[in-house]
Order: sequence, then structure tokens, then C-alpha cells
Amino acid sequence: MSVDPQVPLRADARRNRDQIIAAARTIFADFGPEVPMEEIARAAGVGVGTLYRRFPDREALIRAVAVDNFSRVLDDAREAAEQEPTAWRALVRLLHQSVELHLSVQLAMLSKKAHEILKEDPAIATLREELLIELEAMVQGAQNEGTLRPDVAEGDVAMLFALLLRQLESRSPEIARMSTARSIAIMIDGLQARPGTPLPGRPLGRHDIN
Amino acid sequence: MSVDPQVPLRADARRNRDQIIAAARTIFADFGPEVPMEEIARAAGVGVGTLYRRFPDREALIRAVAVDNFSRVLDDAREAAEQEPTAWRALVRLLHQSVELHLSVQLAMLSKKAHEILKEDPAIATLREELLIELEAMVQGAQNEGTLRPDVAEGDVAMLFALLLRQLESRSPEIARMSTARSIAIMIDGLQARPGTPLPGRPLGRHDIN
DNA sequence: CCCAAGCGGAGGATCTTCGTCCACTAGCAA
DNA sequence: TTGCTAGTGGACGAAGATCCTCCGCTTGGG
Repeated sequence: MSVDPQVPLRADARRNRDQIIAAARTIFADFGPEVPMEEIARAAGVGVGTLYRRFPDREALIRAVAVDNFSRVLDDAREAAEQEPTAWRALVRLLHQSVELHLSVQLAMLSKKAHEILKEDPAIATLREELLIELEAMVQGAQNEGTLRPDVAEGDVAMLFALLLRQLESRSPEIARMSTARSIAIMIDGLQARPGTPLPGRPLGRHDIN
Repeated sequence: MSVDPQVPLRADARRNRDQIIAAARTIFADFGPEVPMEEIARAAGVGVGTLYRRFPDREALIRAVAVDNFSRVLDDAREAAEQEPTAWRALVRLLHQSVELHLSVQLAMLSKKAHEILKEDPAIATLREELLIELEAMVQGAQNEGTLRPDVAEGDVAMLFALLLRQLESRSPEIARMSTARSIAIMIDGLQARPGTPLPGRPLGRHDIN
């Protein structure tokens, strides 16, 4: 990920580093991981020089942001699993709590470039795997409860969310947000166990999506 | 759209023009409307020179492709409305028949640039409006039939499809295709009228999406 | 108080894409 | 068949975008 310093960073440098990651997080989520480095630096309130000293190239920054974000989502998932009374509720909560999720998805599945960078990184691969295992547990739990339709697997749920979390061009941010929320709700209804149309193909597991 | 010739095109020129539109159609659908002109020319089997003579700039090409494609989708929609026994069936058919739809959506809602170009063009605005009216008729028809959930409008359906039709990075085209088909099926289940969770916000009509 | 760590951002290098231009080819009218 | 003009392709210079280094200035902290 970043240049790993033997000597701990000076306080101001540390602060800047955090600001850079935070800025990159929102910018990547909104515009994808290919925005000019200068824009990220500006948003973080630092110069490009500082950005490049901390992260030798875009790839390093993407990796750092990805690790940071996957960890957050994983924490969210575990918290939801622990606190909610049913697996179904945990799943729904995770899916609605989609702000962080949005970025992970954007990085992992929407941008070819980011996707390739992340695929190579073992730390990220591990986080991703853990996250999908957590998701698998929720999916199977909710299916045992009889609430989630039995003909899906964790890969399906992941793909569905990847698709829905994509930002569209729309008249206003409010409309966009409302539309996303409504789409998610419709999709959750579609995921409920009910007498309905059988799905084409076969359930997609966590190894079917890459 | 293109340079409108007083004199009809020579046979070979006409053929090339059609090949360019066809090539642009698949390339735009797969990679969005910002791919280098040269790539489109290559895919069409012509030189860039030919491409630029027919379409003075990228904008002209995008417009031509959009008109072509919106017309196709509109035809599909009308055909479905006419041939299917119920509005619900027509809607489902249209949504599954998503190949052409994919591109329209890609152009109209996923790319900022294309979106702006299309917004300005009256011919395209008309086609778009007609298409949304057709969709509205299906939506209302299916709601009257009692098959489509009553708390959605044509804007919701359009947005949902815009989201689902986006291509993701995935291991293989087969997985991608299967996943899309499954997502659409899940979404159709979610759209059925059933006792379920009420949606947040309000139904989005055709003027809510731009 | 001092100095090494840290900083910003100007600017040269590099890469990408655009769109023109012109020597060559080929429909088609006579 | 022939001649003429519409049509062709792709090399190439221009224009722009982005990268990332470098260096003179600032500042945290021992």
C-alpha cells in the first residue's frame, strides 16, 4: 500500500496522510479511481508533492483506499450480523447502509483498472474473501430462516448490489438518492422467499464473481 | 446528426456509413461513448478519415447512434405492447429484450457527456419522450391488471433498468450475462404486486428523471 | 533554538486523442 | 470502356491532459 515508514510520521504528516485517504475515498466513490491526482490533492488540502511522497503512484493510493474501505465494510457486516436478531435483518441493514459499500463496489467491480490492481494485492484479496464469507453466512442464515429466496447465493447478492450502487446522471442528487433507495427496496422485495418465477442459470457463489 | 447530403451517397459510402454506426453501437454499449474515434473506425473497417467525413465530430456520431438506437427500442416497445396479451407481459418482454435497451441507457443515463449532448437534441428528446410514454402506458396497464406494484411509476422502472444494465468487470462474459439475467429476474419479482414493504419516497414519473 | 522532516506547486516529460490533408481508388454516367 | 468526381485511408502535426520530479521554503519537536 503506502511507503511504509520505519520512523513514525511527524504529526502533521500523519494528519495529511489521513486527509488524503479521506479525500480519495469520497472522490473515488463519486467519480471513479481515475480522477487526476491533482484533484485529490486539492480536495485533501495538500499539494501534489505531498500526495506523491506518501503514495508513490496512483496504484499505491488505490490500494491504500481499498484496504481502508474494505475493512470498514467488513466491520459493518460483522456488527450487523452480531446486533440484528435475524440474518435477514442483518443483510437488509448491510445493504441499506450502502455508503461505504458503494466505494468498495466501485473499486472492485466497476473500474477495470482498479479491479486489476486489487486482484493482485494479497491483503485486499484476504479482506475481500472475508467479506464474502460474512455475506455467505448471512445469505445462508436468511435462507434457513425461510426469508431469503433459496435460489440465490452470495455472489448473486454481491453482483446485484454492485449494479444498484452505480451512480447515474440525473437531474438532482435528491432524485438520484431517492431512486437508489427505491431500487434497493424493490430489489430486497425481489429477494424475499415467495412463490415466484424461478431464476435462470444457477446460484452464483463467491468464486463465480472475481 | 450527420452531414445531410443533398446528393445521395454513393453505394460504397452508404455501406461504410452503416458499418460505422453498427460498430459504434456495439462499442458504445460495451465501453461507453468516449472511446477513441480511431477504435471505432477500425472496428468498422474504415479509416478515421472516412469516419470524420461522415460525422464531423464525436458529437455527431453519438447523436446518430442515439437516434438509431432509440428508434429501435421504441419499435420493440410498441411491438411488445401490441403482441403480448397483457401489459405486464409486454413490460417483462421489453425488459428482458435488453440488448438494444442497454445502449440507450448507457448513452442516456450513464455517461455525463453523452447525456448532455442528447439533452440538447430535439429529435432525440422527442424519441425519448415517446418511449417514456410507451413505458408509462405499460406501467399503468400492468397496475390496472393488478400485477405490477402500485407504488412505482415509469421513472422508477427506467432508473432500475438503467442501473441493472450496466456491465460489470467479471471473470467471464458468460458469468456476466447470467448475472444480469438473474438480476433482472429478481427485479421483476420485486416489481410484482404483493403484500410487501412500502417504498421510500414517491413514485418517479417520466419528468423526474432527466 | 536548530535542523531534518515535511511541504507546495511550477514546470518539463510523456502520453493520448483529435481531426486534417492529400495521394490514391473506385463507382457510375455516358 | 473511359473519365471524372466522390470517396478512401492513415500518417502526422497540433492541442491538451496528466504525470511526477525537484527544489526553495516552512515547521514540528528534541
